[in-house]
Amino acid sequence: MAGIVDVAAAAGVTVGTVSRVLNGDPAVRVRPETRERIHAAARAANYTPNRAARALRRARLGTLALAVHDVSNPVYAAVTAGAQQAASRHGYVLMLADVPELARDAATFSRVVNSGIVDGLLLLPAGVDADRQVAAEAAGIVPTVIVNDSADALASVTLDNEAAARMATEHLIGLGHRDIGLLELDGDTERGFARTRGWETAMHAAGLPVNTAWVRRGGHTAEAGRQAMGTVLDRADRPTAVMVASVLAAVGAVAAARDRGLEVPADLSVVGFHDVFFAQYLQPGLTVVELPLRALGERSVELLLALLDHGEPEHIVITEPAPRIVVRGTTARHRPPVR
Amino acid sequence: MAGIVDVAAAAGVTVGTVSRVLNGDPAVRVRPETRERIHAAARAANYTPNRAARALRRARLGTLALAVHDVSNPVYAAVTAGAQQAASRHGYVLMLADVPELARDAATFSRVVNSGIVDGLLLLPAGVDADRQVAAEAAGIVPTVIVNDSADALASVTLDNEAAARMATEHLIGLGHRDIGLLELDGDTERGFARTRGWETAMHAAGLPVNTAWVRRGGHTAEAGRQAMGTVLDRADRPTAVMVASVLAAVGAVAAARDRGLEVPADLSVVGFHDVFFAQYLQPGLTVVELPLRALGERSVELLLALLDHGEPEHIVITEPAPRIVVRGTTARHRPPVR
DNA sequence: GCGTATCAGGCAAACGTTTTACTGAGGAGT
DNA sequence: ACTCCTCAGTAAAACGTTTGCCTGATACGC
Repeated sequence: MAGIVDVAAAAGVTVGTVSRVLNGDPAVRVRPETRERIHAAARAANYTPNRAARALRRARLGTLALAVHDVSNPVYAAVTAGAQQAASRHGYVLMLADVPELARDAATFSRVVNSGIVDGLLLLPAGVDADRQVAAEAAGIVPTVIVNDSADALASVTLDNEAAARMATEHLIGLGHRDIGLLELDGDTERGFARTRGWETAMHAAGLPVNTAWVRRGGHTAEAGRQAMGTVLDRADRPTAVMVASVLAAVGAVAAARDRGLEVPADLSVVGFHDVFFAQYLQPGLTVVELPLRALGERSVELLLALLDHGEPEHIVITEPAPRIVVRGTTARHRPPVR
Repeated sequence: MAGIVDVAAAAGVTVGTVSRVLNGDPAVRVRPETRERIHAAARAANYTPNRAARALRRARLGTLALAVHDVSNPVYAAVTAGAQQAASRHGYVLMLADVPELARDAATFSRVVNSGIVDGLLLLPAGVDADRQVAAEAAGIVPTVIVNDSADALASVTLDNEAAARMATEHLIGLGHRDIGLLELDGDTERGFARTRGWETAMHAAGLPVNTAWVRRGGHTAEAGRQAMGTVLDRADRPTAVMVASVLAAVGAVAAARDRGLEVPADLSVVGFHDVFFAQYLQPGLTVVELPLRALGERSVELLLALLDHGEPEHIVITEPAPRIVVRGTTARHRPPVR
């Protein structure tokens, strides 16, 4: 393995100069030809700085961790990809961790967070107490950013969940629906509350009545959504459309309608949250409101990096690009029942 | 942050002694009371060795990477958990990486693998060329273990996929089925081949004919399984049972049957691979063959650690605990059609 | 011709461990 | 009295960078 000394020898300068040039130190004064010699030597030797040595000197490791509550939830894939890319662009490496794992195994948690193996933590909480505790504890040790949620004193980046929920609801209203239900997220998350607020705001703005019997916790899995939707559909009076605050629960809601012999979208329109890859493979394709998940990942990394450079904890709301309705087969114009 | 010098000062010894004692150097000679003083001082100062410094000196970072082809596949959750635990137990930290990400972004790949940020790599390939290339390239740079597959010269740990497939098929045969189809994995993976072999072996052993029209590539997603199963079910002659080499494809197979008005398990028995958490939430619950995924993760880490200590690349097959059939609602005794 | 900038890079300390080689004190053996 | 041994550590080098402070040479203004 070639070290900086080899490069320096090959270029005929000292290691200090090599270090400055390769790191783009703006205060360095070298003539262009020397600079070129150094770069050539580094390339020839296939030089890669030793991370351990650099970390020791800089007191920074160049590693960020992204902890999600459930790695297998497809919604996180886009967030991860965005974060990965942003980290990469800034010369950082992103590692993934499981929040429940972190919470359960104290030894792992302290090893990951406490021993300087990561410079910062991105946390995507699910609204359970354990998550909040992990967040608070982590933030005391290492710079931490809450992703798509917020916690009082901690830095955070969220999507414009309220606007998205409003758009989803307005889409249904625009199709002529008046009896509109809501399947909320479970867990006490700011993003969950925001989506509920958006739905309410749109309903009020349109002068539509809010029927609390049509509001249920739909959770964030298909099965939970199916159950919740079922309890709504089993009532004598039922809505003709529903906004579901999660994709997976929306899939479950569609299944619940089918279970009861109802046609989607003829008898029930369903709109979900987040345009995950399989939404278009379903039959019928799921109408969703798309949020900039990728940007969420990117901005979160950028905020974390700013935090590392002694920036102040901020609350950022991503409003650009704006949420967008992706209309597929699960929503249709309201047809008043034949009487 | 307390350093080793602080501990040494508090204990009234030199840093070298502290280091030896804390690391359990067997060749160290200290009297018990000194040893106790050192431990007490370390505890009091809440001393955590600086990873960067240690890594620099030891030329080893204490970090392993687990690269899976698709983070959102729930099958990997158990493997990850096992690997996480084993790594933890040996004082290592496990980070997750995405293989496609690694393959796509050369900069990320080289940063992760090349620059000594990880001491070793666990690779769970999907059988596409890009994965194989990543594996070969990575193995040239850093100790690498292939998980649940194998590649000629590389170390690997696999499950007993053939035995599992045999058991799954025998379960169907035991229920009286004679017309048994197969949905294979896609991608050219050893585990895919092994599962196909297991099915064939069981069929031959029972003296049952193998109908190649009932053998399709079922892929590893629900949608792919649905398509593949559909092409089989649309034939005039169709099987009464099918072994599906993936859980997600098995879910798709059940959906395909429903699409055509067939009852599961009355008209078609389905058995899948791997007991992921949602198999029991489906309606009807999915019968699967359960493989020791957790042990797979653990053993893989252990092999990798052995490799780091200059062990020889080995091929390990996990036969203990043995595969196990978990019978749920998608398999039933064969009822000969009424004529 | 002299002081003073500016240029182009050199020198060496520092980061916090681990590890190799050594040492001073006390006791045993001859 | 001398060597030799064991005990219980000590002293210092090394790991590969980064970075604050220097320095020798050339150019410039007067």
